[in-house]
This record gives sequence, C-alpha cells and structure tokens, in this order.
Amino acid sequence: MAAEVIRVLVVDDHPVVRQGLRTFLDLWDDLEVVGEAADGAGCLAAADRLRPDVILLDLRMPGTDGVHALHGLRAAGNPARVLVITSFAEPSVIVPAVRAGAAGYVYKDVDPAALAAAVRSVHAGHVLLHPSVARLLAEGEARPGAAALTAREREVLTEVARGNSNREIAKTLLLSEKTVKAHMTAILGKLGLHDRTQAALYAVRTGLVSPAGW
Amino acid sequence: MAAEVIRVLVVDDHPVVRQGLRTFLDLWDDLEVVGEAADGAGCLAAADRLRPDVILLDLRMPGTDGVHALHGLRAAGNPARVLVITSFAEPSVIVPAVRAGAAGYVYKDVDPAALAAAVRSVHAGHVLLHPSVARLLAEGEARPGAAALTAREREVLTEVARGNSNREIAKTLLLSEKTVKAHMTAILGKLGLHDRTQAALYAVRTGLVSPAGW
DNA sequence: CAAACCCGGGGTCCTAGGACCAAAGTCCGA
DNA sequence: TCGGACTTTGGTCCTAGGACCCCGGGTTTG
Repeated sequence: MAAEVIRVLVVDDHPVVRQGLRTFLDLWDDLEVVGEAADGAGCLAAADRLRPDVILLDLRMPGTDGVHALHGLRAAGNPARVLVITSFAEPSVIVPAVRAGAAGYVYKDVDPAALAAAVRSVHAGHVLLHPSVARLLAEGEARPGAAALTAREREVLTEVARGNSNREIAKTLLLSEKTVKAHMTAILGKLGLHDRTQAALYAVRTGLVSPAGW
Repeated sequence: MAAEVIRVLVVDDHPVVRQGLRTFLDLWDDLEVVGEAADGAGCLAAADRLRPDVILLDLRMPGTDGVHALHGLRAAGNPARVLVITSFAEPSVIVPAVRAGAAGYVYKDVDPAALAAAVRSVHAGHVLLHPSVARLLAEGEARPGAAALTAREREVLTEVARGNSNREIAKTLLLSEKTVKAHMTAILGKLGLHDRTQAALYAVRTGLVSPAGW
C-alpha cells in the first residue's frame, strides 16, 4: 500500500450534492472524504481542524460564500488546494475565485471519473482552467464583473435584481432618485451592460441575487 | 421479511444530484432505486420499462422538462407516484407540476430522513403540499403564471429574459416594434408585473430561460 | 353566424430610465 | 497635504418602454 491517499473536504449547502460528491469520491481508494461543510464558515472551521489536501467548494452558498472562504483559507495560510464546484458557466463568477486562490473548477454535471481526475490534478499542483477563463486572467478582466462594483453599487444592483424601480430603490435605501440613477449609470458602465434588465439578469447569473429571492 | 419495498426512479440532469439521492434512498431497506434518467424523455422510457412505484423528478432539465414528463406519464397511464425535487420556492413553478399529476415536492436541501418520509408518504397515496401551494390550487391561480401566455408571448418573454430591447426583439422575430410592445403589454398584464425587468426575472425564476442562457 | 382567441400592426401620450454634464463632502493612503 | 475613490445630489435632454385607444385577418367553437 504505497499509494498516497488524498484527503478531501466537501463544501456545499445542499446535502444531496454533498452526498453525491462523497459517493463519487468513495469510488476510488486514493481519495478519502474526511469531512463536509455547508457554508464558507463551516469550510474554514473544518479545513482548520481536518487539514484536508483538497477542498471541493461550491461558490454560491448562504451566509459566508465560497470566495470569502477562499480569502479566509489564504489568510489562515491553509495549504489545501481548492477545486470549485459550480453550476455557473459565467467566467466572471469563476475569475474572482481563481484570483482568490482556487486551483480550478468543475461543473456540477461532472461525472465520477472526471471529478476524481480533477481532484488528483489539483492535488498534484496543477491549475485547471478553461481557455476562456485563462484568457480573462491573462488580459485582466474584459468585463470586470461584480468585483469592480463598490458596496453601494452592489446594494443598488441587488435591489434592481429584485425587480424594483429607481423610485422604489430610493425609498428603500433612503436616497434620492438621482443617486440611484447615478449608481445605476456606474453599474452599467462597469459591467458593460445597456440597461437595468441586463443588469438584473447579470446579478442573477453571477449569484449576487438568488433566482428565488422574491 | 414482510415489508414492502418501494421502487424508486431518480430523474435529474446532474449526476452528482442523482448519486446523492440514490445514496440517501439506499439508507433504507424499504426503498430501492431501480433506475435513473437525466431528462424527461429518459424518465418516460425508464418509467415504462422499470415500472417504479415512485419517481423523484427534477422539473428543470434540458430537453424534455419535468412538467412535460408528467404529462407524458399521465398520457401513458403510468401509475407511478411523482415526487418533484426542486430548487425553486416559487409556487407558480410547482402548481403546474401538481396540476400535471405530481403528488408532492421536496426541496433540494432535503435531508435523508425527510426524503424517505416523503417517498413513503406519496407511495401511500398522500399528497404533499405546502399551504401556499394548496391555497393557490384551491383558489385557482392568483397569478396565472407562464401557462397563461400564448406561444408568441412566450417567445417574446424569452428574448426579454435574454436582455434584448424591444427593437432587437422585433428584428430577431421579424416583427414591428409595435407588435413587440403589444405582446409585452399582454405579458405584463397576464403575469401581473410592472415592467420588463420583473418579467425577465420571472422568466428566469420559473425556468423559462436558464440563468446561463447568455 | 357570432364570439373568442391569436396574431400583427397603427396611433397618442407620458414617464421611467439613462447618458452626460456638474458639484460637494468624507475617507484613506502615499 | 494631496489626490483618488466613494457617496450623494443637482441639472438637461432624449428615447425606450408601456398604457391605452384603435384596426383587420385567420381559426376554432358553440
């Protein structure tokens, strides 16, 4: 028994998904699931306690999300390699995660063999990137993404993505409508979008607002 | 060994989710996963071949979706009880499924014990509904939902939910802008919404358009 | 046959939205 | 201290969007 066992921590808010991932990984003798967590905070605690080699991390979770967890891992100097599990094809979701230290990502429709290969690959020190994501990283972001937004802009965008008008947002955030419009102009400029509808859709696609949010 | 075994078919487009559900159900001796399918068409074929007692069905899948599969099961006179697995809280997604014959639904964050209980319950002939869904069924739909839209209206809404302006939609669908506006007015009226942004969000939430559609 | 529905398209009109100009105050890092 | 970023708000102006009126043709159903 000379084969090294890769210790894996599974982080996803859905128990079904965690179980599916665990079962997939249990198919291989060289992979061992040493723990699970349901959000970013649980991830940090479990990573500290269990010292996994690889963390499978969903980005979009309630409470502390995946990107924040990545920052936390980095700040704690945790050496675990992080493989992001995502439903989202949008590079601008993934680029911030990669910038925050993720070693790669796989989509949720991954099959067991591909998942195992990805885990082994990041454990071996590789970085797994789709060409479109690699290009974005190389060029800097062609479309900066939500990371370029200020906190206030993000608040306004969140309200837009809840279907509210500028007037309603002004009331909610205790601003003048002029201010909301100014933020909106900034948001559209930064994201390279044409109107609020595109902005709302973008917010949903990138996980800023959940589709079931209202 | 007098206990009856409930035969279950698992239908979801994500292998990870299917595996998670299978593993959950395997925890109980009275539940047996007899097959899997990745979309509505696969569901119909498997249901016909395997004759499950209960089908766990995701509504939102590429190709033939869950509601269409429900219609197909009914048309085929298949007696299997259908338990919908959904990420969506929105009753207007679920009501059409229940109307199409689903015996109930559980959310994707369900734990193993609750899932098993739900399977047994629908197998025993019960209908599992949250009060808000039951009320909608009793009253008829307060908000008719996408089912009230004509085919053309649905096409226009799909384009709106892709972030296109009326002018762009007119070009795409070879219409005058006036006609697009007329459809838009009809859509907003039928869905009880105020503007296109809400309509786009609604389309995403109800699965008419996938968040990753553009 | 009439009614209902769907489709397409015309008109008028108003306002929400956004482009683009300006300004002031606060905070923080070099 | 100064400059940049952020936040807030004002102005002007134009147009996309949508409410609400109208019409005609085709199809289906009672």
